Amino acid sequence: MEEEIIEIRKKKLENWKKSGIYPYGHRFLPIVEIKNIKENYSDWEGKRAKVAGRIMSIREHGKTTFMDILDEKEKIQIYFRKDTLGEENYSKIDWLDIGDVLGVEGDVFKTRTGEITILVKGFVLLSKCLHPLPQKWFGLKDVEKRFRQRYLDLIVNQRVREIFRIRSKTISLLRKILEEKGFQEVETPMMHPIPGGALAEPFVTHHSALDMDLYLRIAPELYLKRLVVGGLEKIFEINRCFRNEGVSSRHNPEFTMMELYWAYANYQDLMALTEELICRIVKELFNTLKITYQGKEIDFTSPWARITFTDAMKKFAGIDWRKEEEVKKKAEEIGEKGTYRKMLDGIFKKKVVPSITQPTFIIDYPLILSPLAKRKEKDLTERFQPIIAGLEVGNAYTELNDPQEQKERFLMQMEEKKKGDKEAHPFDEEFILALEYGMPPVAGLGLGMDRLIMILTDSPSIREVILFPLLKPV
RNA sequence: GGGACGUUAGCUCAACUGGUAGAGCAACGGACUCUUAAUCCGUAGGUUGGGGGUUCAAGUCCUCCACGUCCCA
Repeated sequence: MEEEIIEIRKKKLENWKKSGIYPYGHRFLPIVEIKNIKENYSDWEGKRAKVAGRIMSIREHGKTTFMDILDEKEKIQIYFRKDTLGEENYSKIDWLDIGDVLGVEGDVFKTRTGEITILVKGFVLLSKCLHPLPQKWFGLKDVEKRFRQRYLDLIVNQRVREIFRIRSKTISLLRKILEEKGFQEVETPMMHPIPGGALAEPFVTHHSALDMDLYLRIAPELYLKRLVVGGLEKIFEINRCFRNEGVSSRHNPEFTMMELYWAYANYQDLMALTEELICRIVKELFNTLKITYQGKEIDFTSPWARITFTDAMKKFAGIDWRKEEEVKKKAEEIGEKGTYRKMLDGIFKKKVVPSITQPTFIIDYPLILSPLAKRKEKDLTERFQPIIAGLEVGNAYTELNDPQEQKERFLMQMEEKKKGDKEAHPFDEEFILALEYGMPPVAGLGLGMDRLIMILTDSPSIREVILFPLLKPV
């Protein structure tokens, strides 16, 4: 039983203390990365190396012992000999367990079988592990445990470390490229008195001292546009947004979004930019533009396909979205209820988006779905969404900068709200005020970082790319 | 919110139509000075997610609950 194992390990902990060694160590620097030793063996052969990591396996062999220790990136074998360490030191190996964090100093060599190994000259316990570790051979598969105790997942499943390295690199590359193009990173409020910038239900919170309700932001859009009014021409923000919707393999209530605004540009410019950003990231990460997602090849090579919303609805849902009877009929067929806006949105998300695998821009969305986008024709806007592998990875448009028209659009949304659409966009007086001061023509892009990273890491669920996805407490 | 499926040793998994809960690894004791899924000998490990019920007998059937996965609204 686990409790018995813990008791035994605690006893070993006591043994360390009794022998005068505190089993939770302190500074152990400088150390060398195990990867460095492995990759540059010829430089290290016969030399003294100091490394630290977690014990992943122990193989006792009479008066010698082999262990594997794992640092952030790599594993290395270490070799204890009774004759090199002496009776007393060697006997302390008995108080080590799989899972302990160990500091080691010794000489680098290769075993008969060619394994790069450190012959231990001295070792120090840096932290005791009191619980049995999941078996490395089988890994940890229990999804619930993996997410609740993500540290175990990270210790045992090296692929998980890799996924989050790719996540980190993706965001840092994006930041680097945007900065290189002259975009400035800004931060805008996460707590909004009026939740705007997207069509979604917000989380509500409360400020005690001011006794006011606030909403966790569903998008930074309206604040970023205020900055454009203020004269900032190329800005971006990478941060969390929150939407009060169900969780699924594509939705987590908090997720990371990149939004950028580029003054004097339009949505055509943004399509080119989106393509460039994503292609450069893919190329930089994998040195190719073709990757596999869930068994399907995704080819990012430019130019990406473009299809209008109208054509896409015709092609994949078989309807003319302007004909209310057709929309109603289709909505009923797929079980989508609610207002006209809601039905349109539902049909698009269920029939069109999942049908598209290769990187594609869907362009020119209905006005009713896009309350903040500039009008293209009477009922269409200059808007596009990049769709990849059946996932909406972003949203972009030429921004509506006419305060009078924005006001009318908000009023349209109010009508939707009255009809029971919880996701309708609220009226934001202060945003209108900002527009009245004159917002330069500007185009804005939002990229869902989690979904993009799902595709880049071949992850079937958004939870695989978020370190601590939301789970109900047990 | 609804449906289907899942939850068995620390981990990964078995256990036929209800009939003594098992294996591998991990752990513990012993042997072994180049092993690497080390090997060999031996030992221990369980309120089968939780509550209630049916039955001579429940991991297995019924019911409620919790959590998760997938699908749907």
